[in-house]
Amino acid sequence: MAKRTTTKKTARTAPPAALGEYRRKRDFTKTAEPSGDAPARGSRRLRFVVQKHAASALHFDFRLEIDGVMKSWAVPKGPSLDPKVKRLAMEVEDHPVSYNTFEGTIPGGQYGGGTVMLWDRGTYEPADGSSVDALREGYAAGKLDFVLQGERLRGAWALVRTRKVGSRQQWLLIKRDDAHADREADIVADETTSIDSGRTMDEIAGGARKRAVKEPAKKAAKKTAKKTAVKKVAAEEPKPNARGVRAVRAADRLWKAATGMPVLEPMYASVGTAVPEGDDWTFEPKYDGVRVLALATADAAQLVTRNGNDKAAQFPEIVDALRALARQARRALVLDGEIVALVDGRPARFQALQGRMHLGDATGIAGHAADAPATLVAFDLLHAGDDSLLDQPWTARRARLERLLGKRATERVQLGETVTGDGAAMVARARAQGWEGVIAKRTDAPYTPGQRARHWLKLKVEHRQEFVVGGYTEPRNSREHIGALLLGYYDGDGRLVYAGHAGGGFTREGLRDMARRLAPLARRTSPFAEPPRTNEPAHWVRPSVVVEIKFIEWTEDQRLRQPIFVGVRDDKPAASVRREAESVQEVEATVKKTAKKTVVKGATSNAKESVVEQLARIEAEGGDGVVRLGPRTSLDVTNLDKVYFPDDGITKGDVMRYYATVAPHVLPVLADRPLVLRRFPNGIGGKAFYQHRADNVPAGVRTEPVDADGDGQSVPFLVGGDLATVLYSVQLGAISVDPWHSRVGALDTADYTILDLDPGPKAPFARVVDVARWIKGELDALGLHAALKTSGSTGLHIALPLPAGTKADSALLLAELIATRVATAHPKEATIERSLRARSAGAVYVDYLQNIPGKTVAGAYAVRARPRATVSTPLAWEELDDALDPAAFTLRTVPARLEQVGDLWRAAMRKPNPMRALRALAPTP
DNA sequence: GGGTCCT
DNA sequence: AGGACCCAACGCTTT
DNA sequence: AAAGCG
Repeated sequence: MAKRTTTKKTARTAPPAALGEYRRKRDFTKTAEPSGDAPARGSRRLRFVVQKHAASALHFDFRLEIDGVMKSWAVPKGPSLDPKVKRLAMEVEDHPVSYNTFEGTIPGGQYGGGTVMLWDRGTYEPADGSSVDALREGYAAGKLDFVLQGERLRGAWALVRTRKVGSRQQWLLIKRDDAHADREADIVADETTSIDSGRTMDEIAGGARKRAVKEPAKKAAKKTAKKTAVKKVAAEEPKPNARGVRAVRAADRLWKAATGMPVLEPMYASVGTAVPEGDDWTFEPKYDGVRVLALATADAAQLVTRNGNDKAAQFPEIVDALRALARQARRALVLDGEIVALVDGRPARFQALQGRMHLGDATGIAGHAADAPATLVAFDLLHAGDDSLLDQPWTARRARLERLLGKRATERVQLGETVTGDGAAMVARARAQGWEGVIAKRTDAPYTPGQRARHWLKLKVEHRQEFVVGGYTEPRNSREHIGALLLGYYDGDGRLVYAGHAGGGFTREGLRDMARRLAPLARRTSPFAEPPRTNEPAHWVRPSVVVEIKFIEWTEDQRLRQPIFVGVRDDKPAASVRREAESVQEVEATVKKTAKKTVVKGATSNAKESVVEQLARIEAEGGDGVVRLGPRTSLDVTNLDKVYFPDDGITKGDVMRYYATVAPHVLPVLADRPLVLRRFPNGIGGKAFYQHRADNVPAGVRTEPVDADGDGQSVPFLVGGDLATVLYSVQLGAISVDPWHSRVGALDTADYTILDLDPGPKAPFARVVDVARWIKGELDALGLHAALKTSGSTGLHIALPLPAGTKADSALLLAELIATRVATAHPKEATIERSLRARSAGAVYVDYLQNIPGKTVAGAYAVRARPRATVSTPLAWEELDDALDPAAFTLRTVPARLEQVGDLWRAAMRKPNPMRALRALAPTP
């Protein structure tokens, strides 16, 4: 019976959001409650620093105290290669105690301060309670009154926050590690209940919820552990955004508790072709809403959709009404019904509800519940208390339902209408009232959950009416003559109102015929009162051709939904075409599927067609298709004709073809490297966003789990090396390819270190060239070599290949060292200052910080999201002269250049820099 | 752009 | 097949 | 705590 599998749901809900939640600064900072326990202001002595990257990046703001010995250093502003700082950093890193337990004070001053205590995972074990006890003691002794913000402390770190409410103190442990979520709940429970009784778990949970931090569901479960089964379920009622398996389980339990039955699926109707006759059929409106089984007790209610999801959270007003109903009836109830939105007391269409279906936030839900409350129209009763009515005939169930709801129906829970016998009349009403259709039910049939029985028939009402053709759109690519007809009708004032466009339903001959009809009617201006915006260029015609269109319904914005061309009506004058408020053509079951796939003319895919040729063909044929990349790999691509570079008309297809063309050179640059995507789904003029995680990628596209911050939490990243992967990233809207400096398998090492030379707004490119030359001079003096390329934007990139196994920290350090040297030697022209306002507009920013692990720089041969589709192009050092124009290297020119000059990047990066020269640079501890 | 969850 | 919605980074610095 | 930066 219940065929739903839970495995699917599990998969869907598997990745918990908790980690992400804690990462989000907003979520975390919301927990701050500055009143009452705000630390005293004023400067405090700093006793420790914990910033995960502080040591490696060699940036300290604080003074340090290690093992009681004060080591007071401050990071100088600006160039920070102070040897003292470096030495201290190493001391911290090497110090065995330093990663154990710290205690310290945040520096005071403008932003306040406080005392902190942190654990790493090793000391976080609550086995002996030492950590928690120590914290509690520290707090009690007044040593600890504030907890360090945890954004920087990831993975292994537990974070403890304390606050004071009245005379009581609260402890909240936030664990960033999902594996410990359970323990977190336990600890919170222990702490909160052991300190100063009087405040219960759920009060605290409630307070926490207010802060928008998602609480582990366990907490809620705890408080009701001793209550009845039903009540427990009620307490576990999923959070507004909880879905999937949890909802199913909760609903299942409620169902069982209420009915003792394990089954949880509605009965379905099959499609009916004719209106059945006879007194053993009853007819009900087919409501346009959300089908749910409603499980109600006096304490709780669930609204289970066909997919087994609980929508109780989205429709609190119905839940309340159901609970009241169950209370009055003094029994648990299971109803079958449809959630509909009532407008003026009449069921509105599905769209009115759609916005509520997925809402997660409480205020949004409350707003809807208040402004546009929904109603459950109940049309069947499956269980009442201990009685299962499933086996009873519809008549008996209906009688019971009417007894139950007759006097208790409310605005929120209503009795569905039913008419036994006269189906034709009901269908007529359906047309008149614009229902979606009619459900016919055998009056003697039992309720068979999960089955699409012939006892229930769905009688659809079809909309059909004439419209005037006011124009047509251009066909896309291989389609001939006409894309779609632009349809309208006359309103009361004689204005032609646009109603939508219909492209389906034509045969090829039909299109040609229509084109012939329309050709002599061409006019230059739109005949519509308000010219519609069309996807394709429009051609206007005098409104005289009348066509018959069938469609599903009118959308809310008064357009045709799924309109299909049926035929030309020569018998009707155009001027008489009005909107037929309730379309009433006789139901004809003779609608043949006429929507035709666009026919590809000319080229067909053949085995020898290159990837570039395939892409060109697909783009010409409409933009969507499948690229075959090898005997076993293919990739779905869409919208290849979408313009990504509006000024130059360069399309997504162009970008893909470029990468396919230069694949032999660009793929090695990316091989084995995690990729960071910056996606421009609407071209370079549109909004962009970054993406790291890449799950659910198509076959042939490589991903690898990447533990980006070494905390044991891996996330799948796209990994370069295959053409499929690059093309897929472009398919997603990525334009450049941005590889890590590390390869999977050795993410803590870097293969190269890179300096990004970025001219300030007033710095001419020639100055970038100067800075690059100076750097080249430094490198020569140090016995180092590097590869040079344009950034593809306004600057240059200089990359130093490194010996295998070079630690990322060292790579960063090396870049910092070189950057600092040139910035020190040429302070007017070069700066390493990251803050924009601290940089002079005429200086070149020498950015070495992109060497921090996980950061990226556009790879060699990457197209950049810049006008002209410029390409990050490898250069010979000899090309570095004042006449160099980085804008000359574009998606259009680089392939030819590659032919001419060869792969300069591969040549320059092949040999790593000598270890000797690098060692000579290492700071002396 | 893609997945989900409704129709 | 269509529509609405949601999601798609991060580490570091400065104020 | 919030904003700036790449």
